[in-house]
Amino acid sequence: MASGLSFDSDHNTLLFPLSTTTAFMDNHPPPPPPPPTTIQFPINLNCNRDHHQPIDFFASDHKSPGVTQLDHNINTGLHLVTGNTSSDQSIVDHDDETSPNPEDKRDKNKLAVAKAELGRMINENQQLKEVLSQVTVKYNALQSHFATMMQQNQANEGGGGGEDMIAPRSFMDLSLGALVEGDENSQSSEEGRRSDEQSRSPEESHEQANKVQRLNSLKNSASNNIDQATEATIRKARVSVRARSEAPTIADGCQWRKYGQKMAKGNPCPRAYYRCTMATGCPVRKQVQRCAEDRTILITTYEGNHNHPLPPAAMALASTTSSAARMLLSGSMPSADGLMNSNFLGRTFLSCSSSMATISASAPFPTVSLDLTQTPDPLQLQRGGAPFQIPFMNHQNQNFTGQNNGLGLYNQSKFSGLQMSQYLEAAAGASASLQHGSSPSSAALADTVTALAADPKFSAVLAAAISSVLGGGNTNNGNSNINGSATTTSDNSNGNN
DNA sequence: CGTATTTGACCTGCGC
DNA sequence: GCGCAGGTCAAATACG
Repeated sequence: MASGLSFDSDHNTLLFPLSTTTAFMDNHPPPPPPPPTTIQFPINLNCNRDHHQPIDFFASDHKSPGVTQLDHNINTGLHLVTGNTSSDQSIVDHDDETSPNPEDKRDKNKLAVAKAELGRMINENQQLKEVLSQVTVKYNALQSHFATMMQQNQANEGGGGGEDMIAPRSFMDLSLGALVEGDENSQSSEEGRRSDEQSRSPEESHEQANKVQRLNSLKNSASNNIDQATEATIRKARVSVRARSEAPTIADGCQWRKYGQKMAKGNPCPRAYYRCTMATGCPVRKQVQRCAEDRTILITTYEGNHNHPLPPAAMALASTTSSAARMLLSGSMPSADGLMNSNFLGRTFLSCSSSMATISASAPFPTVSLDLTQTPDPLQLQRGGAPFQIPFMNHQNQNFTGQNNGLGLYNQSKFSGLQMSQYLEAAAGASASLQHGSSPSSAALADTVTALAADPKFSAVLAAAISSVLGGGNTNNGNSNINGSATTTSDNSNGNN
């Protein structure tokens, strides 16, 4: 039998990579089932015991000669040697027995095993990539499905008012890369989603298909309550970000292609038009223009929802865009040009003396403005003060109307108030340094703000904080309970309010 | 040579 | 209906 050949002392070294690989595979999703091995591990164990000193299973030095024995024994003990290795093993062992030159045969055997091992590792890598991709897809799908179902439950409990019906769509927009685009994009996105569903394994596809059917029916019922005009307005909702930057654009995590430039009235600086190129057909566009009063300030206006997965930084802005749309289109929106209502976001953000936030419905399109160029009051940033006092600006009519953002309600669980505080304290630190004369140059603050604005993590945290506050502020729909792990930032925010 | 940018023309909506 | 302004298209051009 070939197993007898494995007694050769060289065999131990040959098995070493095999045990490593099989152990690795054991920690990952299952590879294709290997053919049964013909190697009997107990024989190897006996071999080691017969020809070597006692094995130290707790040896820490894995480079020592005894390690080979250790790994060999571990391998056999776990019965993890795979079939393709057995074939290699058989050849190797046979060669070892018949080789006139043990040295050459040993090298050849090592080379052959290494090649086989490399090939198998490549396969494993590909398999793992596929598994990871599938897990990611399923996670995103389940995330949105769960939230949608929760929203549906709330809608059923609350009578399915207009605001309640908007929220689920908001979530779908953001969590699935803005599947709901309003017009033609909506359909194409849904088709793309179905395509994704079909690309899964049969059992997964069947299960997911059932979910999709149920959820589509839910979403369709919700969609019936939103007329086309509202959809068009949602699509047109914008988010304007002001930040000091010398760069032509701010780093927002997306890829953009410039498609036009115009001289806007009342501003000597041209306005550049960009569209998202991260996915074909993505409807998101942005306008970039420098402020007429301060040309170091870059005003970036985003419009639309992405129809593709987003990196965290881009997700932040997408979230804010959708949040703006929903807020401005909520039932309290007709109070345009009025003062802030009891919305938590307004009470919280606008409690900043610097007042750096605006959501305006009086503009041609509803617009949320985030001003990262102003310095928040460090006193307001201290712990114990109002949470999430994000620097916002107020350059247009104040029209805060609360409508939460479904995704934010979920994502808020991923970000802590501490995270936001860290960023805010960074900005506050820069502000303090300026106020104390340690760095009189405004460039210091500008650099800080620019760096924060360009930091994907900051963008994500910012969006999460916004979403958190938005979600926490609307207590009517009860979305604050959508998080499984309830004690999240939003809860804390609400509590502090 | 493929891709991104520039830029003038064109389209659309709105106010008069 | 006309003019204006914002927004988009697409050919020309620049760039790597």
